[in-house]
Amino acid sequence: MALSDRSEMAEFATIRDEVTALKRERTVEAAAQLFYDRGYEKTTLEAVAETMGVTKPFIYNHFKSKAELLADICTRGVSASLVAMEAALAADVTPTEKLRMLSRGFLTAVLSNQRYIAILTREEKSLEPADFERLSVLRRDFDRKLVALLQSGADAGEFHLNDPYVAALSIGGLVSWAYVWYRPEGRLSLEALAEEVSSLILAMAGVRP
Amino acid sequence: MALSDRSEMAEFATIRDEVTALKRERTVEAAAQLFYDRGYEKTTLEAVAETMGVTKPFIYNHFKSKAELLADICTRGVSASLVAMEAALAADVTPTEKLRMLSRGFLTAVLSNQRYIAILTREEKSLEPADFERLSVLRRDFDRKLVALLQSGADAGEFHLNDPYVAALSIGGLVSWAYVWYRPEGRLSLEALAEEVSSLILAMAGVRP
DNA sequence: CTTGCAAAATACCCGTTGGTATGGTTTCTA
DNA sequence: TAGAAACCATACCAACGGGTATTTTGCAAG
Repeated sequence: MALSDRSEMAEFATIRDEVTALKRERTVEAAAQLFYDRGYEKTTLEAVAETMGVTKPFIYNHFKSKAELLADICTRGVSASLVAMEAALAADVTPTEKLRMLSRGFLTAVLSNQRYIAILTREEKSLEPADFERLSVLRRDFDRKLVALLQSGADAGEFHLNDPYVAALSIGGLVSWAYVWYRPEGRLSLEALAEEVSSLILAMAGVRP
Repeated sequence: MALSDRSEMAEFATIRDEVTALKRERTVEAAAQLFYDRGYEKTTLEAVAETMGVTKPFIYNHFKSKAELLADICTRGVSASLVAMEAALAADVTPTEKLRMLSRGFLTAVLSNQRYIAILTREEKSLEPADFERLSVLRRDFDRKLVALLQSGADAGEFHLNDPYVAALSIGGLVSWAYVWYRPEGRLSLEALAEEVSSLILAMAGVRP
């Protein structure tokens, strides 16, 4: 009976967890939209609740504080970028092709998480110190891996770079900043932009055409 | 006597204006440091006053509101960038050399106004709408001029670019983002960094070595 | 020394907002 | 169907901070 109870509880708990996850997700989306439009400090939790048709205690049932909501939002952009990095590094291709994959995937990650990236960039001072530190580690990890990729391409004679560190930071900045100017309804599709930007980055790395 | 009074008054007023300007300058510096370290909304005017050894009404004697202080700070970064742009465009050299001058000058402007640029990027949502619009116009002006420069270099056969618009936004982002990672005490001097970054940008523009 | 004025300090106001105690309501278990 | 437990809304609080009215200080002129 204890076992039966546990399995029933587990199944029930799973459904409940899914509901909880859905509520968290909707809350994060609503908050991200407002944080993006108005800024974190200028957005009240009542405003977030209002756009969802609920009230403040609803949010506090799923997040222990406003800062935890922010941390959840900020984590998404960094994670998406790291996924793109891992995908590129895992491919069994030349450094040139890895850099091309990374450029496309990284830009796509940034632009399809535009709000989250913008909020991370603007509001990092409002993160709890522990969250800030955790995200900083992820960002440094990304930069380290990009430097290593550039170095391997230079060693292979495919890239021509004086300083892989500065090049890595430059590439990171070029792509990260895209959240500032990108408009989904703009002239170029996300795919066309990714193609264009990746060719700029390859040129910057000194890949001979 | 009326004339004598006026000249005396004028001279006196000049000195008073200088004193006033000095007080404004010190206030802006103190505020910028705190806005940069803690964020705009998390910084109280009392904290700003305290670092200057004065009290809140001192600030209100020279600025009508906290937002005016922010606008003053934000204007500095943009202005410095535009000065670098004008200097490069005014030179009587090839587009390649103009782009090199611009890259160096722009990066130098961003990094020697690091705090102001960071605050502009992070806190633009806290600007008064009129100030926000004014600064947006300046930024668009910068981008337009950069596109024109890239186009002229492509027309002259010096640059090899598919899309000068995307290239301009990429260059703008690459340099603007440098406020994130630059540390004055870092490995490279500002001059060495400017040299390195400008060569990356020229490579990106497709300048043949 | 006195007078007058500008500028800064003290003390204060009040709207806002993150967070919470309590009470009703729904939902799932037995 | 009874009952309980999770959940959410109403109502509330307390702190904080931008901005201001009033008092004090310091300085220059007569």
